[in-house]
Formats: sequence, C-alpha cells, structure tokens
Amino acid sequence: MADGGARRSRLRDVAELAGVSTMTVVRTMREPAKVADTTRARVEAALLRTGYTPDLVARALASQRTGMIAALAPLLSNSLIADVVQGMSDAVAGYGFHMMIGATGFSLEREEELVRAFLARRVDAIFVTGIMHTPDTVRMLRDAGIPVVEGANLPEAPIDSAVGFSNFNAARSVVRHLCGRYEGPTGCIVASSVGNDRMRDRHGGWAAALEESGRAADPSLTATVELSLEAGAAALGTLMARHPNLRAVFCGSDVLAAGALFECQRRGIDVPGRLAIAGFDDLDIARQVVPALTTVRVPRYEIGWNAGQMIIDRIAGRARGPRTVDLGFDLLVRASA
Amino acid sequence: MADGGARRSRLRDVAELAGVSTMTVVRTMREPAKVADTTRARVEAALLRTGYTPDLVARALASQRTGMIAALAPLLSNSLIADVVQGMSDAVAGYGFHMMIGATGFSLEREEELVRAFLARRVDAIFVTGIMHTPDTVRMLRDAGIPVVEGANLPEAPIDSAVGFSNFNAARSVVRHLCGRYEGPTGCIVASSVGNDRMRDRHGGWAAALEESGRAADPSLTATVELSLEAGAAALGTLMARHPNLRAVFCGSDVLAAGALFECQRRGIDVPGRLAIAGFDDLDIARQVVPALTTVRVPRYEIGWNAGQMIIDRIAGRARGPRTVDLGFDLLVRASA
DNA sequence: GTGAAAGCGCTAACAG
DNA sequence: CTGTTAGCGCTTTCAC
Repeated sequence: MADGGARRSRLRDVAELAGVSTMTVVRTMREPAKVADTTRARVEAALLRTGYTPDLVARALASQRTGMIAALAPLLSNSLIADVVQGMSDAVAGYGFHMMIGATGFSLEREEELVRAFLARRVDAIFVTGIMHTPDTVRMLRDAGIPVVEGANLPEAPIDSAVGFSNFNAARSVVRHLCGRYEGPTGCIVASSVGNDRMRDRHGGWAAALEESGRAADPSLTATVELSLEAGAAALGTLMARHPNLRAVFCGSDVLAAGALFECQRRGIDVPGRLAIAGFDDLDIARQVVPALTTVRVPRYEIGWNAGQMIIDRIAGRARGPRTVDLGFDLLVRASA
Repeated sequence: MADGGARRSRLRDVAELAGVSTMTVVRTMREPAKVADTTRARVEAALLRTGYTPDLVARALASQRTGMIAALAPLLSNSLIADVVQGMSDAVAGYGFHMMIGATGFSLEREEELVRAFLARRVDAIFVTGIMHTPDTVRMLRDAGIPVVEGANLPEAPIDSAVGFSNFNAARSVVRHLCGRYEGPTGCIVASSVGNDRMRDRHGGWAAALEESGRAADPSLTATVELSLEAGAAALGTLMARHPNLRAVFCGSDVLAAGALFECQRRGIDVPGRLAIAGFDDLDIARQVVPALTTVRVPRYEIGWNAGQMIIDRIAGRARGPRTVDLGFDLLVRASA
C-alpha cells in the first residue's frame, strides 16, 4: 500500500500555520475579496505549503450536500449510458457536481439495491433509466427529497420529472417504413421486456404498425433473446426456421440487428434483397456494417444534458419548465431496409 | 423535486423510540447476539417503525473509511471497463465496498483531475488503467496512503501494485502469426499512443515482430487514428493507398479491425484471400463479424477480480502475494487471418 | 475583517 | 449486557 507518510493537512493545520482562524482560511478560498491583503497573502502561502485539499466527506456532512449525482442504467457498455452520462456530466460540471454510475443489468431488484445504496450515500440527485421500477424503489425515490429524473422513455406519471422519447412511436415509425416497403412477413427480434419498459414499448410499436397495415402480429414472428450480437444471430435463425418466407425483421436494438445481419452474411442471405433488417438506437456499428442499418437515432447525449439541467434547476430552487420533456427521435433510412 | 416529507431518521431517533442508547441500536444491527433478547426486540421494532438507514457520509467521516473504490478507464463503452468493473465489483461486494467509475477519455490530464477528485472524496482504494501517468498523479497516488492498482499493462516500477498482461508480447504474438502466414507488407492501424501505454506497446509489438521476420517496420505502414469503427475504415483506405500490395494488417483494437473489415466489404476486398486482418481485445464483435477476427483475448474480468482481491488483502493488512500479477493472454486464430 | 461556538450523524474507545 | 464521552473535518451562525 502506497504509504501515507505525513498526515493529510486539515483546515486547522493551515490556520495555525498562517496564524489565523479556520474561518479566515475558508474565506480566503471562497471570497478572497473579503480578506485583508496581508492576511490573504499569509493564508495563501500556508495553503501552498501544506498542500491543503478540502475533505469532501466532512464537507458533505456539514453542509448536507455531497455534490454527487447518481445515474443508473442497465449496462455500462453499449455507449447508451456513456453518452447520457457525458451529457449530464457536461451539464452539471460547472456547478461542482460529480457523477456516480451504477449498472442494473436489466434487473429491477438490482436497481432497487443501487437506489438504496446511492441514497445511503446521500447523493444530491438521481437519474434512473426507464419508467418501470419496483414499488419500493418508487417509494424511496419519492421520499428522498431530492430531484429524480426518469429517462429514455416517457412515463404517464413521473415520480418527479422525466426526459426521453416515445420508444413506442419510434419503433412504430421504423416498422411502418418496413411495412410500406416490403410485402411479406415482418418479424421482430427483441430482448426481454421483463423490467424493461423501453423494450416492451418497442415490441408494442412493432405490433401496432403491423396491425395498422392489416397484418397480424403473430407471436411466432417475435423472437425474444438476450441483448448481444450472438443472440441476434441466433434469433435470425429461429425466425427463418419458423417463417422461411420472412421478408423483413425489426430489431429492438442495433446490437441485435447487427447480429442478425452477420448471420445473413454467413448464410448468404442477401440484405435487403431477400431480407430487410432494421435496428434501433443508431449505435456506431449501425452506420458501419455492410449494408448500413436502417435505424432510429435516439437523443442519448441530449437526454443526459437535459436531465442535468433539470437537476441543476431544481437544486437551485427554480423548478421551472415542464416536468416531462419529449426529445423525439429520427428515423434513419439506410441501405439495409 | 420529490418532497422529503418527514425528515430522515437518525440513530438517535431510533434510540429514543426504543428507550436505549445509540450504541445499543448499533449493536443490535452489528452484533445482535450481544444484546439482550428483550432489548433487541424493542430496538428492532423501533428500527422498523422509523425505517432507519445509516448515513454513509457520517459513517465515513467517523470511521475514516468511505467503503468506496474508484476505477479509472479511458472509456465507459467498449466493454473493457465494464468487464473490469464487474470483476472488481464481484471481488469486493462481499466486503461492503461500492465502486465509483471515472472516464478519462485517453487524457492524462483528465486522469489527474479525476484522481484528485476521488482522493478528495476519500475513496479507500483506486484502480487506474495503464502505467503512464502525469508526475502529479503519481505523487498523489503514492502519498494517498491507500491501495493503488495499475491495470491492463505491466509496469516496470508500479506505484503500488499492478495486474495485467504484456501488451507488447500479445501484439508481437499476433503479428508473428501474420508474418508466418503471409508474405507481403504487413500494416498496422493503431490509436494514438499519447498518454496510452497499451497502444504504444501494441504498436511496439508489431514493429518487433516485423523486424524479427526480417522486414522493416516502415513508418508508412502505420496509420494512427482515433478509436472508432469509422476511423478503422478510413485507416484501411489510407494504408491501401500507400501500399496497394498490402497483404496483412494488424489493428491495435478489434474496433479498428472491424472498421477495416467493413471497409474491405465495401471495396470488395476479399478477407483473408487478398488481405488478412487481425485485431486485439476479443470484443464480442470480433467473433461475430464475417469472417470472424483473429485477435488476442485479454483477461478483462480477471484483471478486475484480481485487482479487487489485492485491494481487499491490502486493506485488511495482509498485503500478501506478488505486487505485480501477469495474467497473460491468448492468441485466437479465426478466419480473418 | 475576523473569530468562537455549535453542530452534521456516526464510530471508537472506555467505563460500568 | 449497556451507556458515556469524545471526536471525524468541515460549515453555519452569530458576535466582535
């Protein structure tokens, strides 16, 4: 263990070295104008010599503000949370806040544990992905007395505030495109909807678009798998086996869509000539695979940035603006469908 | 803002309600056996009625332990950090520690800022990716008096302890494979080595293998780009323009390799018939693209798990075991090379 | 301009 | 088995 050597210096050490009270040290750091020039010089010298760094734990206890904002998301990878956190971080950095990130792994129970842990650490605000939570999570969040933002979908009754887009409408929009362009059976590959309202609504959007176009959303047209390239590939196989005449497939994530596309490449299935494939999220991979994937761009960074703004506004006491912000989405038609 | 309603209850509230001292409440929670049955029952009832949750900020100040471990990595996405954090999390979860994650974006200055911030928050241990740091970062880490683990590469002189593998040897091993199998010019696509020792060593491994096989590591054979699929694709174009007879290319990351492969698909270049491509990291995508990528599997999860173990051991005072752990790597030969 | 005093909610000795 | 006494290092409030 890297040896601590000399103890960390405290406010008191600096004060004693400079021959002033701790308050004067604090003032020198926070409002230097209110300190006499000569005093200020001495304090600054002491500050430098001791290499003083405020203890944020002690500050948090005394001020009842930790300066930490928690963000919860299913996965750390996938760039989804990365972009959201980046946006939120950019929005709150100027106000001295730091971000804490937690991964729920698509489990509402794990989400509850994390909320409990973050609340015990007295975060000043919290962002949760999705609008589906355990009753205890909702209760804790409601009683916490801090700003809470639900993101990445639109809740009917937000716990506090929300920022996202309609996963249902977005999915319906892609599938409408598919139905307009291709005649045959249109399948759906999604990850499990258990505890995942985004996926549930994307699946719902698929079904709605199919019914609009006069086709039945036959359950056998849906393959539910875990969220990975490999699972997407396997699902494509399942669907093709069930419906050899499958003409198009909507995937609840670009990860699944890319997996399905790779499987088509292995099987020599022409995309989109023989089978059209559409994804969701507009991850980097969607634009780079060959052919590039038709998909939906979702405002990841903007969700984070807006959530950060809402949090800052609420902490500052000006809880202005709507409580639910719809950021919309963009249908991106590319070569795969 | 979700309204706090009733104030959060403190230890004292529980104690008063149960008619005991705060210490008895604490004992009821930590060593129930040492509390008289009748007292315990009363305290437990009070605990339930108040819905008491310990304030971890106050606990941290009093005990001088926050129960938080920080992990720094370049990016949140890419699954690298995700796997490392998962491993570390699994290793320390049983001891009541939580993880805090920070993304440096490949900037040593940003790393320094984050180390400073985490140290100010009094984390109990810290994991940093790589062995290259600013002098101030090294000094802070050395003086912090907490376990420090450098990961994902092998330092000559660790700050405290380290766990990883030799990026140099791993890269050399892939490129040896390339040189043994293909005769023509062998290129290299890497991300910038500035502040990134892993990438620097992978590039060095490429050069070493080339020289071993009696070929010159001509600078024009290397393309240095940012780390993305798109950049990998562009780099492939650059290299092909410079060396139309390019026979193989080693990429410092599967992300770059996949990008290069997609570009080959767009250009109708047969892989590996006309051009062989090898990557690094064994990300999910490496196995799924067509043809699957020859690459190096790196022990991501194991790095995290071992780092967690080392941290626990050191915090517990039994700083046993070697200070630098080499976890090795595996060359995975697949269809692309 | 500067300082003293009283906590924040918990833990860590030490007494009984 | 249970309680008392001091803090942890800072902020806050009020006096000088």
